[in-house]
Amino acid sequence: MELNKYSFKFDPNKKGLRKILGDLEVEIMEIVWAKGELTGRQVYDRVKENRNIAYTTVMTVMSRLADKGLLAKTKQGAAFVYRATTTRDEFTQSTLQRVINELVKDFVTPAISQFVDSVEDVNPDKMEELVRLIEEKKRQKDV
Amino acid sequence: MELNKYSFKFDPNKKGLRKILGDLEVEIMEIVWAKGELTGRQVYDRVKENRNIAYTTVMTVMSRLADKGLLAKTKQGAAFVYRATTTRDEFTQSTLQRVINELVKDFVTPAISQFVDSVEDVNPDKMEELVRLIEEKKRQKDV
DNA sequence: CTCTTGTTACTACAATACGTAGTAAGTTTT
DNA sequence: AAAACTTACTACGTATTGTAGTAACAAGAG
Repeated sequence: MELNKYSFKFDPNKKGLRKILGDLEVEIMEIVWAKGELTGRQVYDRVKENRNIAYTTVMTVMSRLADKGLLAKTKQGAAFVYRATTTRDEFTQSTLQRVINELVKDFVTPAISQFVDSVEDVNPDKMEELVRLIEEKKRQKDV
Repeated sequence: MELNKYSFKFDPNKKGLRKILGDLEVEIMEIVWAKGELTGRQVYDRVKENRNIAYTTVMTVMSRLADKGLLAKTKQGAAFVYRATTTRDEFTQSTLQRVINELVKDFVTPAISQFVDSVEDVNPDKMEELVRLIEEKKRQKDV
């Protein structure tokens, strides 16, 4: 699952996966993740339900997603059938891995302190989980 | 210290503050942070020591940094004197705050799990500090 | 087997960000 | 006033993403 080919930037001003991908890119990936295997035409029909857009626009972006390694395409008659190369969760996790590894690598001390603050401020309920995961990690190490 | 005006992207492929700012932008900010108050000319002379670059290039980027709110300029005779609006540490911290808050807001569970993994993988020595900070946070809450 | 429809590949333009730098206009200094 | 310096503005190259048109080609209709 090393889609480590593609490079991304994390945009804190956007929501969810839009922090990582463009708006239309996310829209397309969500459709593919939900449906499994689709042709460009099928993805286009879905996107078209919500707004006006050209077929070629959807196809251009799907090609770019394939270039990035997020979609794989297989010739099926005239058209390509697309599928995601990772699940949504795998994609999220591997993206977070790259972001957080870098955070810890380049800014350990302030990152740790900020992380504790952020969990407490943004999602205090999860503090317990954080503690639990650390305990677990320790136990793994002692074994 | 609300330089929250300026928007940035976090680029995991770059090193240190270059994850946040452009190469020349960082180069200039580092000089300003090191020296305190300087004119464009003084910054230019420093940058010029290492490589060939036009005076106006440095000035253009300094203007952009001022537009972003990272530098403040004060007229001093013919020229402007520039100074940073935050210390380097404040800048780092406030940037991390925005990145990590968003991480926790949009991806709590995977973010927590990844964070523990990353500290263990990238900087295991800091695990103790993480535990200590959580303890501290708890104590604060109990008071 | 040719015509119509569907699909892809290629090209292109807008916006944004950043590095780069030239020119013009205004300010100092001599 | 002339020379040196500073700023403001404009502009170009690259990259990313959304947008879409055109051309070429493939497939099925008749």
